Amino acid sequence: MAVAARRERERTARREAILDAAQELVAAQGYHGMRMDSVAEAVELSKGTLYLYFENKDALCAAVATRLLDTLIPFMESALENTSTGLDAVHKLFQKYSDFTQENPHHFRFALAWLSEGERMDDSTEAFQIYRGRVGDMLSLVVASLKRGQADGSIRADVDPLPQALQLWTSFLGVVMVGLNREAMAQRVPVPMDFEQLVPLHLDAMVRALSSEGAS
Amino acid sequence: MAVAARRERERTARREAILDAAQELVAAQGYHGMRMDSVAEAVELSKGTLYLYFENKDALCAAVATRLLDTLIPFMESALENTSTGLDAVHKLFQKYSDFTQENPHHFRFALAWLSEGERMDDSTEAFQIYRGRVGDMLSLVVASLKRGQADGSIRADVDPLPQALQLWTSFLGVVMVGLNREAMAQRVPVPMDFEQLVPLHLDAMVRALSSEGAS
DNA sequence: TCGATAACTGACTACCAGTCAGTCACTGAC
DNA sequence: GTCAGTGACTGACTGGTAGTCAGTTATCGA
Repeated sequence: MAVAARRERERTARREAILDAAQELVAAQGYHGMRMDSVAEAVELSKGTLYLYFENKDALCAAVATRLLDTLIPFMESALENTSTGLDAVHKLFQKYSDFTQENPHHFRFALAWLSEGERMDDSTEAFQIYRGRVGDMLSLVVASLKRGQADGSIRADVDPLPQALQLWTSFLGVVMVGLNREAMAQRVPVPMDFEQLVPLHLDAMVRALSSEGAS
Repeated sequence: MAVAARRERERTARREAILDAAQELVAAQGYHGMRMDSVAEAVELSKGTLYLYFENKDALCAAVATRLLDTLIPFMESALENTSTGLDAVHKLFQKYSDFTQENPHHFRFALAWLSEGERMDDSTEAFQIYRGRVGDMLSLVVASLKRGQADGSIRADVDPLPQALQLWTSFLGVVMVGLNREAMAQRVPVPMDFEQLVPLHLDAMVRALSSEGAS
């Protein structure tokens, strides 16, 4: 009996070790650059063993991303303290989100890959269901702040919180996607541009769009 | 002499045939799903021959995307007719862009792949330089309309046209990225949502943010 | 002591972008 | 007419990577 418990602990520890290695490699090489062989080597296991812990590469990455979202969500929640209005809260939530993507660009790239080329990613695994749930939790923070803003009058009354939260999130994704690759983007986009400005500019636009002041 | 001219014509025709095949396959299978072997088979050439016309897969895809942008730009320009104000023009430009992505989702996926995982894409080829130029032309339309809007008073005077055009474009990319995969997204994003609403909602937010009415 | 079980291994398959030595067909000079 | 030169084309091959699976090893309980 105690044996089973110990085995369970060992299994969990090994799983965490794999996640640590995968996370580090994704951080260094990006989602596509991360190789299952490299993960195996890093944890001193054979590649086959990885597949005893994760169904496939995508599931492993989803598990890494889930662990990161477990950090992001409390981080975003901390932004809600000392907010004067719901509108202010929305602004600060996304500010935190932006900070997080700067610290964890690899996580963001994974999320993007999932959203943009999802057809090629196997999201039928349990790991993905859990990940999906976390994304929902994150979006709920935005929805709640939008409602709060409508209650305190800082956000237009005709805003529909759920669709608007998705609009905020998805548009933000696009901006951060480009801002994240700003070094490469400077050569890539054929216009002179300081990409540092982009996120603040977008947040400002979002606040203006939501604000009850000057509403039609 | 005439031989050289004929050879040149034949070469161009073959190049176009390859582009046609590649475009169709990218449309059907997506950027990642398109196989160089499939393109070769479709044009009844060996794979090696493709590499006499295009440096690599990415360059071929960039050439496909360039051809599509050659269609998009006049299409967007046509939106400028019968626009009452610069603000209205910006709105209609993006509306056309949205329409185009619905018709040519594959092109958009390629652009996304380029922007989001650009490190892994070889964008040093000539085909990419040309593509970059087209993206710049497209953005110029937005910049010009923003300036027009400031001149006619429909857009806030404190908007900096070039950064704002990038903010509009990049945020739009995020929204369209999600909207494009709305079938998959319905299961993927853990909230009930009619993704058809998303683009109009975003355009509305952008117009509100740019509008000189109610400006602080 | 030994059969059962879980954990692990690594050589293997399948797949795909890109390469290159060699073939083929046409051309123009002689 | 011949034949060397040239450009177009070929397809078997390389290299790299995700995922598989038959077999090995270690540990456990009876």
